[in-house]
Amino acid sequence: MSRPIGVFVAWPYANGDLHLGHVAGAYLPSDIFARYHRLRGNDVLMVSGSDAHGTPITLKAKQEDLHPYEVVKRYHARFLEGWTRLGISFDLFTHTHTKNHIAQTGEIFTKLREQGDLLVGTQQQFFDETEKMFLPDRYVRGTCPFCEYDQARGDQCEKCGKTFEAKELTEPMSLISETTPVLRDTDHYFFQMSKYNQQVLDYVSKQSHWRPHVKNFTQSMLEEGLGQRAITRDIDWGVPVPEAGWEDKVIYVWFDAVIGYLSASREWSAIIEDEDAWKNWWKNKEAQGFYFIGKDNVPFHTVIWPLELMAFDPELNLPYDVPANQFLNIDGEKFSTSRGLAVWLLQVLDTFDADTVRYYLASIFPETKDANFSWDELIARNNGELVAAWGNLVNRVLGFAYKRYDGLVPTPMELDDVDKALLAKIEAGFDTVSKSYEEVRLRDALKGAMSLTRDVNKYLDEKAPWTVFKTDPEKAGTAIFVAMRAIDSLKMLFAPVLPHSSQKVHEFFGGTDKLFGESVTETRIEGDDSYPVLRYTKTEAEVQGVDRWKMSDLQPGTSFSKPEPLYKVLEKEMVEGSDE
RNA sequence: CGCGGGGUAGAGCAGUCUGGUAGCUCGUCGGGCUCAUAACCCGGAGGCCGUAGGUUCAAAUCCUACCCCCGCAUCCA
Repeated sequence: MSRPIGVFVAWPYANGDLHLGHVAGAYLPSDIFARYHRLRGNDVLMVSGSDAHGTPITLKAKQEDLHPYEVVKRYHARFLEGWTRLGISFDLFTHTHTKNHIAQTGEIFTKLREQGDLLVGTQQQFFDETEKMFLPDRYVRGTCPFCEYDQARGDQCEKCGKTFEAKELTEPMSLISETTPVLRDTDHYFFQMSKYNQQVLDYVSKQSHWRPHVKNFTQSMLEEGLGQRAITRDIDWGVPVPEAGWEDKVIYVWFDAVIGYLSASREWSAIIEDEDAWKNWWKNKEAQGFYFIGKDNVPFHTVIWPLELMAFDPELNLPYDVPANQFLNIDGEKFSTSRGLAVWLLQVLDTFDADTVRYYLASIFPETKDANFSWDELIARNNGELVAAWGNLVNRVLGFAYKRYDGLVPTPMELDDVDKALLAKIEAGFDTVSKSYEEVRLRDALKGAMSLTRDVNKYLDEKAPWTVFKTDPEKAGTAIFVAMRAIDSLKMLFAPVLPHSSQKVHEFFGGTDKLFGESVTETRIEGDDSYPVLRYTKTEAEVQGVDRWKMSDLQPGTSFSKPEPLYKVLEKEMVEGSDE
C-alpha cells in the first residue's frame, strides 16, 4: 500500500534571505504534506535546493565585489539554518551549481537541440558599453513609447500597463551604469514550445483535481498558444551552453532551475548509493509528484517543466499536482525585499517557537486567495487556539490524571454513549482530516484537528471528572481515560503541522520513539568543490513503511509523565519593533 | 476591452463547481464551571452574502452588465 510521493519544492533564489511569504507559499505547505505522507507509511522524496543562477545573483555579486558563487554560498547556508530551525524536512536540499545539476541540464539541452526543439535565432538587445554586458530588459528604463512615462521598465510601462520590447523605449538608460546602452545583435537558442502546445494542453485538460486558479491560468495560456522562447542568456554565470562557440553564454535560469527537481532526485540517489532509486518517483507510474510553489511560478511548472519533460524523455512522470499558493501580504501589501516590507524567517524564529510560527502560517495559508499576515493575529491565534484550546487540553487532562491517578492511565468502566460518541468522532476525524491532507487543503486539515480538540474540551465539561472524582473516582477515571485516548490521537492529526509539540505529547504518554526522522546537515564533496546540503534520516517506522495514521490504543495502566506546558502565552510587547 | 484572483456579521475567513432556512475562529454581551498556561463550556446580539437586472417554486450559489480592491505580464514564494 506504500505509495511513492514526490514532494518537489520551489528553488529559492540565493540572493537574499527568506521571509514568511516564501515559507507560507511553498516551504511549510510542502513539509506538512511530506510529514503527513511519512506518517501514512508512504515513500516520500522531498527535494529542492538553492537556485544559484540568474541575473539578480550576478548583480548582487557585482555590487559586493564578490564572485556569484560566494553570494550563493552565503544565502544557501542561511537557508539551511532556516529549514533546520523551522523543521522543514527535505530529503535533500542542494543547489543548482553542482556538477550533477550542470550535467543533467546539459544532457537535456543537448537532447532537445539534437531533435530540433532548440533553434538558433538572432535578437537585438541592449548592451551596456561601460559594464561590457548585455542588459536584461528589467535593467533598462526609458520613456514609454505609448504614454511617454519616463520611468518605464524595459518590458512594460507601469503607468499605462502596455507591454513592448525594450528596444522600443525612447531614451533608454542602463540601470547598472546609468549610461545609454546600445543595441547589438546577439544569437540565442529558442525553445520551440509550440511543437508541444497541444500535447501539454491535452495533459492539463485532464487535471481535474488542480486548483482552479492554477488550471484556468494554465489552460488559457495554452489556448492562446505558445511561441518560441529564448533560453540562453548573455551572462557569464549559470549553466554553460554545452556547445563549442557558445562559451560566453549560459542557459536561462528558468530552463535550468526546474530541472533541479530531477537532478536533485538523482543526486539523492547517488548519496544513498542506489543509482536507480530516483526512478521510483520519476518512472514508476504509481508515483505522484506534487510541486509546491507560489502563484508567480505557475507557468514554469505547468507549462515549461512538463514541456521539457515530455521533450526529453516521454517516460518521465509529469506533475500530478501543482498546488500553488497565492501570496501572503503584510498589512494588505505585498512582501517586498526592496522596500524592506518583509518579515524575515530567521528573525521570527529568534522570538517564536517553530510550532507557533508553523501553526499560525498554516492557519492562514493563502491556498485560495491572498492572505494577510499580522502580528496581532499571530498572537491571538497562538494564545487563543494553540495555548488555550490544544495546549491547555493536554495540560488539564494529563495534569489532573497525574495528580489523581498516580501517573498511570486509569482503567475505564464500561463506556457509555457519550464516551463512545467522542471516540467515534475522533476516529472518523482520521478519515476527514486525512482527506484534507491528501487534497493539499492544509488549512482545512488543521481546522479539522482543532475542531476535534474543541469537542474534547466540550466532552470534559459535560463529564466534569474533577467533580465526579470526589464521589466516584472510577467513573471519573473513565472520562479521563477517554480524553487521554482522544489526546493521544489528536497528537497524530496535528503532527504534520506541529511536529515538535506532537513529539512532546508523544513522550508525555511514554513514547520513546520519534514520530519523525531527523534533519542533518552534511558536506558534499564534488571534485575540488564542497558544499553543505540538508538531508533527512528516516525513522525505523518510515523505513518499514508503517502506517501510523490511526486512533490511539493507549492502554490502562500505562505510565505517563507530568505534563509541561506545550506552548508559551505571547505578550504583545514581543512583536513591537519586529516589523520593518 | 491584456491575464488571473477577490469583494459574505466589528476583524479574519469557509460556503459558490453539485441552487433549498447564511457557517467557522476571534472580538463583544450574559451565564456556567473551577481540572487547567484567567485557560474550558453554554447562550445572546450582530449580515439587505459589492451594485443592478435576469433564470427558477427557490440564488451568496447559475446567466448578463457594471463598480471597487489586489496580483501578474521571461526572473524577487
